Amino acid sequence: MWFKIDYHSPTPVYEQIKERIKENILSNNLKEGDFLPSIRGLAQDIKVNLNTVSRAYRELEFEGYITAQKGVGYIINKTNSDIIEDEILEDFKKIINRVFRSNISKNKVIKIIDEVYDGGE
Amino acid sequence: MWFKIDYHSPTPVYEQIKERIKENILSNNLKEGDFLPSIRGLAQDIKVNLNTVSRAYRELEFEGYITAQKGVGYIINKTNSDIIEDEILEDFKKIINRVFRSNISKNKVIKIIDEVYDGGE
Amino acid sequence: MWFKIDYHSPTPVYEQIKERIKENILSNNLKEGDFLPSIRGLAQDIKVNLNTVSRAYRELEFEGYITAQKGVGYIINKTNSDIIEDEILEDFKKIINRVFRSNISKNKVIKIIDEVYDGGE
Amino acid sequence: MWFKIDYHSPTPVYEQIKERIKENILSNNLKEGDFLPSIRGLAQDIKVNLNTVSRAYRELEFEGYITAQKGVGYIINKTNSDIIEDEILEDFKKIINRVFRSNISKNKVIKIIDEVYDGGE
DNA sequence: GTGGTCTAGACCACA
DNA sequence: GTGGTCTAGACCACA
Repeated sequence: MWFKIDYHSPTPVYEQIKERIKENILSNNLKEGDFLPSIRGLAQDIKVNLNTVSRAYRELEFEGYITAQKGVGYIINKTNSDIIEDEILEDFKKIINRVFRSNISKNKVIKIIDEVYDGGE
Repeated sequence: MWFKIDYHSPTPVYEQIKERIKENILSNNLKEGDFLPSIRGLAQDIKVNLNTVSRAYRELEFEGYITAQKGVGYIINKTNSDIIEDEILEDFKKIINRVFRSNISKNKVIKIIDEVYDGGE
Repeated sequence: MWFKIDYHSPTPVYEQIKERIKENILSNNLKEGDFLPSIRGLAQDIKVNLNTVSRAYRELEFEGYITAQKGVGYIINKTNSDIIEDEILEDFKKIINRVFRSNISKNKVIKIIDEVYDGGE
Repeated sequence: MWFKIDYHSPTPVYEQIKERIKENILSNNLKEGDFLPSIRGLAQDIKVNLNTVSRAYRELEFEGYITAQKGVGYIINKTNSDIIEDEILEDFKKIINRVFRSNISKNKVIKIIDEVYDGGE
């Protein structure tokens, strides 16, 4: 697993890591029982500090998404997808409201969605 | 002018203020020559410190959207709307990609957009 | 008398007015017994608020350069030019030091001075 | 790095900090890749508030002279010296004109420059 | 340890 | 009344 981090984003890096992992759980890319990459490994991969990954995992554990197994690693729990989905859609609603308030046409919005969902077709 | 600030958002308050004002410019709610609310007035309205509003205005001035007139107030400049629109759509694209990566169905997305754009209809 | 004011300068407008008047005294353009333009007139000329000119005159009076004559106007006093000259040269020294610290060559500096003093020659 | 701040100058302290740093870049005292002193460190050194230094650094970053690295510090960018030089000489021209308008002799001006550039020789 | 944001409050410049 | 600057101090994010 790896993914891109935006180091200049106002969203803290550990938040971005949590988001990516949740997305992978939601898309069933990470399933119950799967191992998360090791803290060290991921930190190296995405070039962030150990503490940053550590914090992301710790919080995911606290929120119930994963479980630490000492000396082994972090394992994906059985999770209620709806909660994650709600979280993401919550963020989506915020920005779609910003777009709406700005008087940007619905057409432009739909076009972008089509591009993302239906690719270059 | 008024708007809501989310004090618990990771987006800094001064950024949120900038966003709201840009939305108002884009939606033509704020037009060339209009006055922005006074720094202290807005600060009181949205219950933040004067310095926070001041920073937002100062940066908007630096970016060319408004002009300070000492002892008078801040005035909206003639601005190129396309730049603001691009900024907002950029943020929109980021999150729609997150939604897509999470395997959330296009239908759900469209439904939300319909709600926002077509209201309670 | 008239002169240009830089409204965007960090130097307050009333300070700029004081500076210009002192320059005119120093260059003997304003002599003992001469009248200063009326507060209203100057304010209109250089497009600033009455209070701003008023403050400049008040401070010049306090510093001994001019005297208010009720119902008549402000009159230039006999003044010790050396004090004004020192003031201006003080400012000059500050900036020449900045230029020096920046490693800008003496030649460039001299060239600018020649241009100002010897005009287009 | 250290330098003196004039707390009674009409030039805001954050502006003075920016000026000093630009001078150091121009004189090659601060080179690409060098670290600026930490915000808190410099604030303590020159006895101003952290926010004042922070604003100076933030603006320098906005203007492209330095780059913030969270948790690390501010780093000098590769910069176009000509722009800084022009800025400083612009200020120089303003005051040399004031000197000229005041009828202060060219000789006096040259003498000051010699002192600054050629030291006690 | 380093940067980033925010508050409460003070004082100044200008209209 | 409106903008501009600064301080002391607090709390957060990241290495």
